[in-house]
Amino acid sequence: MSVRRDGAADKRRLILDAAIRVFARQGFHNCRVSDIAAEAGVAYGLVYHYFDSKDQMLNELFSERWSLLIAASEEAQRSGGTPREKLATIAGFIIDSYRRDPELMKVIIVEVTRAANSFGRTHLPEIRQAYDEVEKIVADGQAEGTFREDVDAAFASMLFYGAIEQLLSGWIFEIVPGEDGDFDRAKELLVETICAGLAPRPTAATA
Amino acid sequence: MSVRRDGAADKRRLILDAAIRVFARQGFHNCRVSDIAAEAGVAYGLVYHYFDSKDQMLNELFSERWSLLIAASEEAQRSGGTPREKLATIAGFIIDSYRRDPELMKVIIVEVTRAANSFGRTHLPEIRQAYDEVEKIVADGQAEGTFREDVDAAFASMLFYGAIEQLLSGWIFEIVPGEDGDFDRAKELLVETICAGLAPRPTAATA
Amino acid sequence: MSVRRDGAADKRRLILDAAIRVFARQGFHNCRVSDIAAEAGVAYGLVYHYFDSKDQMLNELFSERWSLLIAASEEAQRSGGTPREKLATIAGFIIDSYRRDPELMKVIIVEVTRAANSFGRTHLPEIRQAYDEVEKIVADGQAEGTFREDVDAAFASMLFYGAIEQLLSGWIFEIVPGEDGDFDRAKELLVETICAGLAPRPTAATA
Amino acid sequence: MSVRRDGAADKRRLILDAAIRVFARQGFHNCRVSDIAAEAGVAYGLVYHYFDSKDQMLNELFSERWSLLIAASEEAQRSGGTPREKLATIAGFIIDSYRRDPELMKVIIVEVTRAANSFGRTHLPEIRQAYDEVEKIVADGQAEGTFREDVDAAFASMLFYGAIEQLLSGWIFEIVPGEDGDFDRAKELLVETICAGLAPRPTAATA
DNA sequence: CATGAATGAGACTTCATTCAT
DNA sequence: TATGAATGAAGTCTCATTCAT
Repeated sequence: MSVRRDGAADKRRLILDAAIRVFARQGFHNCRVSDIAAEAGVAYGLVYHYFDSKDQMLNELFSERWSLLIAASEEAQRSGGTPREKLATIAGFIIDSYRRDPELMKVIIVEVTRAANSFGRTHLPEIRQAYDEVEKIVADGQAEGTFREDVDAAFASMLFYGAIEQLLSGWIFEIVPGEDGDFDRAKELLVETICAGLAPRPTAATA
Repeated sequence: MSVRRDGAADKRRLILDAAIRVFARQGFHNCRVSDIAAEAGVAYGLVYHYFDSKDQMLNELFSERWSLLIAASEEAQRSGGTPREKLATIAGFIIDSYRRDPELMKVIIVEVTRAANSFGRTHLPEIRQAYDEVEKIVADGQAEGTFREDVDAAFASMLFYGAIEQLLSGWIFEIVPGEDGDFDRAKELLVETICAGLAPRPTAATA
Repeated sequence: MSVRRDGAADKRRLILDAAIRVFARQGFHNCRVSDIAAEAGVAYGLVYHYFDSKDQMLNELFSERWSLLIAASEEAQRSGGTPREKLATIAGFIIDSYRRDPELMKVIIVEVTRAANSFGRTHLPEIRQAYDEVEKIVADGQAEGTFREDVDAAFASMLFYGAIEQLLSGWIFEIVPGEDGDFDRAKELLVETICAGLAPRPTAATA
Repeated sequence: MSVRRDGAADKRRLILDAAIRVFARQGFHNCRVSDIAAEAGVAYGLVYHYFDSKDQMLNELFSERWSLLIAASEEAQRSGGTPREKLATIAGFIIDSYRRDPELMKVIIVEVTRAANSFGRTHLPEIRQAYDEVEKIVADGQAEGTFREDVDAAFASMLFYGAIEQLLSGWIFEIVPGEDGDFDRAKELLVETICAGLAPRPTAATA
């Protein structure tokens, strides 16, 4: 009874994957459930056999992926690396997620993370959790003298996520080029710039 | 925009201001035209006397304000200041806008700037224009040696806007504190951090 | 009805009994076939192995029981008792049915007998048959002088069934108390009252 | 603003009256809102301009009429008449309601009063109130010696309403004849029969 | 200018029934 | 027999927009 045959499991995934494509292409609010069914090549009602609502599908897509980000963030935090390495791990995870599955990341960013009025509100706790991990990393960096102390760690976390999301948005909507494959370079630049921005002021040091 | 008798202009403005409050409170997609009419204290149909559609109201609210940002950006660019001063002017303009009219800025950011799938797409040219101004400032800074050259100027522009929007989002949704009045300090920190991040590498300089 | 192996017959009965409980609890229109399957502890599709439709289940539940009522009514009619004894037999049969299986009787009354627009229409012939038996009893009583003649026998039948159904409804929905066990007393009172109401007018007799 | 122009008031009534006809003809659960709109000759959406839901329409239809019944019952109770006169007033009110507007009464009885699982439950308090008035009348009659005391007044109330509803159902579904115009006679017979049934036992008196 | 009644397309969701295994 | 995935028709309600007054 509880053993799912492969076919069934596949269908659920099939629908979820179709939802990613449709949400990415048309936007959550601009697509109908029937679009998803059509994209998946299944009957309308089957979508509701596997999911309670259109909302639930997005919720699941988001949480599924976002939990990985949180896990990766926590692992980075636990690792013995430098703050910069930790930030690089997180940025790397996000950018890699985009590289592997740009449509899913588009959906996550556009429909959830940056949709503060709708799904962003629903998932605020999870989103905040990710921010908090970065905040902790920055705070640790401040404690050990790697980062300047006059920048609030929470503020720094906003900077980090703001920058990374904007960058991805730029790629997604082709405002900024970067499909080539220089994802790694972008990650490096991002981390480098943020860390440089957070570094203790050399002038202050000389003064 | 066009010349009208005061009475008429007032009503129009009245409705537009009501729309700001309603969009900010409920979100664009979560409010009805009747909510706006009720908020403005006018009859349902009058909204359609002054505006073609619900969309048009948001479009107008956005463009009205965004054009000021672009103008301010252009003026900053034309000014003889340092790149950092120019960026400070732009950041200052945005943060001041939020200080004076947080509801309007919430609407602009949440419903347009970060709604890449809907209104963000419509206003992409205007949005891009603002990004371009920052890009130019950064490029100028690079040309004159103030900023490091290995960071693409367009990339830097993303960083700048991403950070500032995320910061405002943090304030709007109370993810990050900062209502007190330390807006100016926030602006300073933001500009400082970004500019420090973009500064030529001191290590490289000494090497 | 038809001869089956025990195992099969059991499953069928199992489902039918589950249907009684579910129909009684949630109402026919407010339950899904899956609720019945779950209540019976069988797979969804098995219900359709034994029954053609959801409707058929209710039809069967009704007819199964109602035919007994008709049989009892006919037998009462054939018996050599007084009209009052005959009515008492019928009332007793109905009230006993409720005593033994209140859920089934609830379903029969609420979903069929009093659902004149839906199943009541379908089963009108059977329902009418039961009414007719009472009508005949009353007519006989009138012929022999036990009952007054100015009350139409069909009218009296309505009174009888209306009263008894309302009484049961009162019990079912706890509008009127009477779970204790005074079912027999209730039956007596009902029959007594109806018969007294149908008795030839004493005043008329003396006048 | 609050002054309703006649046209508007009429439209609302128009829809409500159409709902009566459609509910009566097809049954509440068997009709669509669009059927009502079509019957009223108005656009689909207008129904929702005046009513919150399909349910609300039935609720309103029921309460509108039922409150009159309760008022009439209370007035009867307050009047100085005999218990029998009081019951006659109530029975008369109900039968007159049917005579004047059989469709509405059909809806009220079939879809509310006898739909114990759905709307009957919702309106149970109102329905009970009507039963209570009859119960009081019977209790008064018992106190003054007009009615026998061994029949519970609540039980008698069930009898009364059960009989009257069944009678109307009989007319509605043409199980029993009675369109002719002998409504008054039916009322008389009903009251006479019930009161005779409730009268103190003459046999007991003589015995 | 002002009002709010009127329109109707559209989307989600439900669930009885069928079917492949 | 038994399972539960698959189908798709149907209906309620929403709400932007139009229109008559």
